Amino acid sequence: MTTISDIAKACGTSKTTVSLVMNGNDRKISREMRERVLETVKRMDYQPSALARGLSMQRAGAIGIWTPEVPHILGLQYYASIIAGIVDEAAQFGLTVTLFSATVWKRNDSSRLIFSDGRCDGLIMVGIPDFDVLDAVAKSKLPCVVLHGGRALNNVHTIDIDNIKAGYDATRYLVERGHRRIGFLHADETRAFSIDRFEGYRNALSDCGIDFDPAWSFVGNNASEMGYEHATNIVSDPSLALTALFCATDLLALGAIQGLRDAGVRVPADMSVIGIDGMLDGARSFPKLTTLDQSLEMLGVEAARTLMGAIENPDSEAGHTVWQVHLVERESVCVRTNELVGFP
Amino acid sequence: MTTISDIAKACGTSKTTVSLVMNGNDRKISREMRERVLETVKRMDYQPSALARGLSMQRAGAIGIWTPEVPHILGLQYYASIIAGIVDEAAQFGLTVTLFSATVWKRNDSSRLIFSDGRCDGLIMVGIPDFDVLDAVAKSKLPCVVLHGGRALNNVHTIDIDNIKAGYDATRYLVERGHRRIGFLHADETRAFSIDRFEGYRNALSDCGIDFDPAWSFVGNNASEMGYEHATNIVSDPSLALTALFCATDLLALGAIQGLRDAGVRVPADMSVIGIDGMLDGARSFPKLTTLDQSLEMLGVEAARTLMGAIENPDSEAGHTVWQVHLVERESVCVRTNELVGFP
DNA sequence: TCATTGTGGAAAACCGGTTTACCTTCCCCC
DNA sequence: GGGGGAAGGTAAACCGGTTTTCCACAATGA
Repeated sequence: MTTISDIAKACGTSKTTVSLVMNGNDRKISREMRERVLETVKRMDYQPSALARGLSMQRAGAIGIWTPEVPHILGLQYYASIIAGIVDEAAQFGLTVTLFSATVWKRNDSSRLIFSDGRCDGLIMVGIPDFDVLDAVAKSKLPCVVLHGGRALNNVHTIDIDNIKAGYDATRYLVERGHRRIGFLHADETRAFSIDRFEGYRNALSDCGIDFDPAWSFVGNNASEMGYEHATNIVSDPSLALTALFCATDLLALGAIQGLRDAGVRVPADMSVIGIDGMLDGARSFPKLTTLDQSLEMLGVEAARTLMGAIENPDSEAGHTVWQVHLVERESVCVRTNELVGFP
Repeated sequence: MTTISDIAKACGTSKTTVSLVMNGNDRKISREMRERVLETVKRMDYQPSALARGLSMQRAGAIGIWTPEVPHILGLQYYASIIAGIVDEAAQFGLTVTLFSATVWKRNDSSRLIFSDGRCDGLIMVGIPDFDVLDAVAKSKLPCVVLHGGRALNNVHTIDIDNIKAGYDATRYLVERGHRRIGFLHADETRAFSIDRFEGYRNALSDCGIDFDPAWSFVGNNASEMGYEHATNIVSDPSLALTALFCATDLLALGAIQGLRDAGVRVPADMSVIGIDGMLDGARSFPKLTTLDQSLEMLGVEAARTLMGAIENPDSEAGHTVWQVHLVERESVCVRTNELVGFP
């Protein structure tokens, strides 16, 4: 491998000079020397060792992404989009991205602290980490950004949407289109984001003078199969008479749409469906899913920027960014014209 | 940060001793010294710097994964499964995984060689690289494993399935269940894997004494939308009278199933569908997709193992592994009993 | 003319590990 | 009593960069 000494020797100069030239340092280097070095670098295909550079500068030039479980998680476009944004933005600044997964973490105790051996300068948690993970991160002193971490985390940077507002807006959107009997599908009734979206839903109903019926809400996990099952059950109970379903996540919504269609229910003519997230799949479903888009790739970009800021400025206080969602009107919600009235 | 010198000092010994203990070296260290060091390491939460270690050992302890385009690619479970397998297996051996994407590569010329700055010890290409990428890799001298690279690559390790055989087996499977008029959906008629699967298809038909009709094959790209469109067209042309569709990929098959169902065609009663790949989605579709499973996660594991072997043994010749697929019988193919006969 | 300042460049220390070479002890055996 | 190992440990070189310190020389100013 070509090293900086090789270049220096080939130029008849010192490592110092080569280093200064390579890093575009403002210390004056004579024009001819600069050109000579640059030419040699190109000719000899020299690329500085990331390891040596990192060791010397105490900066690995890499950031880590932690996910709960790679196998199941990565497969979801939801996470994939975020990661794509991170990789892209990081690359823009010459940083590479290293993947860590909880699966390994759990299996191999010795690898618990693997991300604190200096191989990355900061961490982005995509998906909610357990407490012991956060603990290890805190101990490692690495700057850390938690995505969708909610309100509970105060020692790390967080970026999250306002789930109550999102739930409110989605519900309100349905009501304003004439829907009165609106079901809610929980993603995970023990997790903050789902609870908050539910709270927003109830607030919206209440603001619009609609009495919430406990039979309208359904609990379970965040899987398309769950959405499918709920939808199947819902249509098999005519007494429910729902005209719209607000699903806590797009994944649920996509499953629900399938369930409805398999049961012969037309979407949106017979049943409207709205989700939250903005997964790519939603743009390809039949019908296309109306949703509150989180702009997941941009969220990844924002996460990378936040982390890079925190790396530059390690003593800055942990920030908590509220990420904006916006409504994407597609095909899965219909207007019930005969029910339209104004609301406060 | 705690360094090896801190530990040495705290133990009243030398860096050498600490290093030897940490690496479980067989050079004899007295029992008490070993314990003293280990205790101190634990007490002071010492973790060796990956950078320093890597620099000294000329081994980064990381492998790189290159993908064509992170945004679109990662979202596909197809790639996600492979990557999951790689991450898992690598972690088993203390290696981390770094992500590279062609997107960045194309945008930023200076980052072209980013993976050759010593930050990773080898490369796995998930998805077919362009020639200039392979060129850069060759120049970097990094061990490299190309997944699904086909037969054309001889300077790098490859792992690929026998596409001709897979196409043959899938088709044969349909024929043996009584199907005679079988359509073929190309994933990308310019790419080797699709061409080969097509060749297998035609061989199987020919072996079974079925005359291939050019109208039975459809070209396009590898997207579920494409499968949907093909399916729609196919059912709208009654003269075709196909009873089964062999799709070059699961992604196509999944789209095709949707298209068929939207057109009111029952799967598999009216039209059977088989794919190749073994994407997770296939196990969740309606009906569940019968396919030739590539065991993608295990493929990732195999890729990691191959690469690690190549890293250990850089002078070994490039190997070409033929990866086995196996049939997963699910719900998308029916038996046409009245057509069953024996075949050679 | 002599101190002052600026310019261009090199030597050497340093980052935190691993590894090689070498040095004591101590024991054993002839 | 001395040679030969083995056991246990250390000093120093090295990996390939960055950065601090220092130096030589030319130009400038009083």
